[in-house]
Amino acid sequence: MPELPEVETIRMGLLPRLVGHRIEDAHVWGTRIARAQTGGPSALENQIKGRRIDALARRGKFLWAELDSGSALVFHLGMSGQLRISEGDAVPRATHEHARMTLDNGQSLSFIDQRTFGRLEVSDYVDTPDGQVAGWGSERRSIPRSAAHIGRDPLDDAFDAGQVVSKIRQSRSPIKNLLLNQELVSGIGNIYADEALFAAGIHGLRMGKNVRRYEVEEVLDDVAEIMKSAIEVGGTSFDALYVNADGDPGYFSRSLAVYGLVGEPCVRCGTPIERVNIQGRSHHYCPTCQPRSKPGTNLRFDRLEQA
DNA sequence: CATAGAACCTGTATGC
DNA sequence: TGCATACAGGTTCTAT
Repeated sequence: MPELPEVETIRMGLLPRLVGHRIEDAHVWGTRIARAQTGGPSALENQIKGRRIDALARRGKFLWAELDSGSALVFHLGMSGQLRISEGDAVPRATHEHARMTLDNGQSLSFIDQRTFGRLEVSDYVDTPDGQVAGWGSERRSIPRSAAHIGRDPLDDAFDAGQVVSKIRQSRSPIKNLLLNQELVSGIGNIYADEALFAAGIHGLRMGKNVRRYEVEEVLDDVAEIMKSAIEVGGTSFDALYVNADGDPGYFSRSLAVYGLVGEPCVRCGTPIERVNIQGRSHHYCPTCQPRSKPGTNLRFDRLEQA
């Protein structure tokens, strides 16, 4: 569920509570959320207990705490994961609470996840191939091994848009899927992919190689701008499943143009928004503003552009 | 290799 | 009211 803006909102909320503090105790109840951890929940507990958190960093939807042991505690929230701060350790275990850490400042950090697609893992580091810092909040030129397979996100200073554009234009997959492919460009999920495709006037089913270079550049610019705006208002909440570290929702849903708005009039032209399934995920789009064909090959679209 | 589809979970909304 | 189906902010494994 959380995409880059939501994960970044959580990171900012956690920053002053975690960085510089020591994890005094840790409990990992969930087996499934520790599935990537060699040795399972108990190994996870042992490797974080007593460690100080030196930094809290993010690339795409991956978040990690840099520990004084020389390893990283990596979080991925999946579809329904939450990281919540509470006062003290006396609070009873919440529904779907799979892990809790108590800190030397008297606060607790809980990992709560209804669907358990999220995970926790202690990982070592590998050098970044480009020699740049790993992502926001990190000063290291190395990234946790378990997050090293994803590409840089559009808000990263070292994001190479030209390379992403080239790769997208070599693929026969629908552009919507390419935007969701975290190895190509990370941080984009179903909401922001659809919003950016609408902003750029591109139908999500168009094959990557059939999208013009300037259009791909446009959609990458748009997704970065939309994500920045979303971060400013704390991300997108539809319900209690996404909240920040203090349990508060974000307000970007008020700014959405297409996501979840099937049947509503397009904000640009009034045509009802439609939805189509693209490889198992819903794609929301305006059939008028986002034609299926390339610019220059569709008379109706060209007339609209000239108007 | 690139691409498509299934699998992994729990909960809610909708229709019959 | 019960039951069946569809769908949900994601990733990863398997099959072609």
